[in-house]
Amino acid sequence: MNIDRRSGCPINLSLEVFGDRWSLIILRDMIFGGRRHFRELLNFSLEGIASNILADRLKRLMALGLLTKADDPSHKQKAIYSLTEMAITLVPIMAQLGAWGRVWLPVTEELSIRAELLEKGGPPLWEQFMDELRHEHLGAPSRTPPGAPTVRQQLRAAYEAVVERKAEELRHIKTEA
Amino acid sequence: MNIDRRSGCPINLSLEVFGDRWSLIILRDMIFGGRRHFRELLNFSLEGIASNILADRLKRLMALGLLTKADDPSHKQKAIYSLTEMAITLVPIMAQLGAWGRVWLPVTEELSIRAELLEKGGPPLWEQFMDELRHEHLGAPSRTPPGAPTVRQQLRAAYEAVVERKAEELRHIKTEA
DNA sequence: TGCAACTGATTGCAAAATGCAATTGGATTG
DNA sequence: CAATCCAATTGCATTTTGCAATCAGTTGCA
Repeated sequence: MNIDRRSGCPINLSLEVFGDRWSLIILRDMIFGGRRHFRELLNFSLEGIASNILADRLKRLMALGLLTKADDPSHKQKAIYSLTEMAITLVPIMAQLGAWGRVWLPVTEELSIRAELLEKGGPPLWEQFMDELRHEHLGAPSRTPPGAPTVRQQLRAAYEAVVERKAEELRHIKTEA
Repeated sequence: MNIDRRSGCPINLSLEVFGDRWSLIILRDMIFGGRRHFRELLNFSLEGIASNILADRLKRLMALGLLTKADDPSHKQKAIYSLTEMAITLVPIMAQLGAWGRVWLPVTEELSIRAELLEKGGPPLWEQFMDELRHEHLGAPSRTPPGAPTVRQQLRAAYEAVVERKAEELRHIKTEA
């Protein structure tokens, strides 16, 4: 894929992974939105990613070791994408990025709910969320007691409706234009 | 400049600021390398940025409110670039990015020294460093007692020699090729 | 005074990345 | 058996990137 290696600096190498306009968006939707399928990522993308870009980035993220792909047993054509540990440990970066954006950029209030929650919960919440992701994506044993509200539920509750409405609007605009 | 606004999501908006291969590299060199002039950024860039890209990104970062430019009183042509508070508060993101890169990417040991120091020092060290940056770039009063070693000094000590050697090599390769 | 070196850029141009629209071949649903 | 859904792929125009060369003004030095 991309074996630039302009330098061995950690920040530079991280940038060679995320220094584009889509990779981190896809990971955001998988991590926080719980998207696992191509169509989910395509149709519920707030930013309206194109299918060829999505296909390219999924391939790239797999090559980089951030995602894995498996057949969905319920549907022979469906592929299910999973986060690797490498991707799951991006949660703190996402949280910091969200916190910074909330302060300095013209964010929409309704879309900042997740960032706010992550910021308030701090590292302990991030850790719990990462455990949940390990459970969902890597089959690791869950450390959350059954019945207790998951971070995922908290993150989704207020957010999902907004995202789906927005994505709906976006599709509507596209089809009628 | 770039008024995409694909969505008001904090992570997306942050990505619209840093979602390219150079902006954060320039900020890294200003924050951690202490670069303040065009030529410094150009000649001591580990990754070998081109002058037109550098000029473009400096302009863009100014438009976005991350940098300011002032005349250098010692030299009528020299411009001196300063970090704004908006840029200074990127330190935690840089630290997280460096920490993540150190774990998951093929970083060079000698270039990871800074990331390691930031990781070990944790948020308190980041805060001290940010204060130093405010002192240097915004003229804020210094909270470090005079004589005490600054974070900047610790960060640079082991690093600067490496960077300058590398940059030297890079220039050498370019001129002889 | 004259000239080389240095200042922060700008220009021209080729290559690569991006993104939209349409389409593909196979699977599933009704 | 037709319509729909699946994960992509293709074609193509636009945009971005990045290298090389160049620029005009400033400075340092002889």
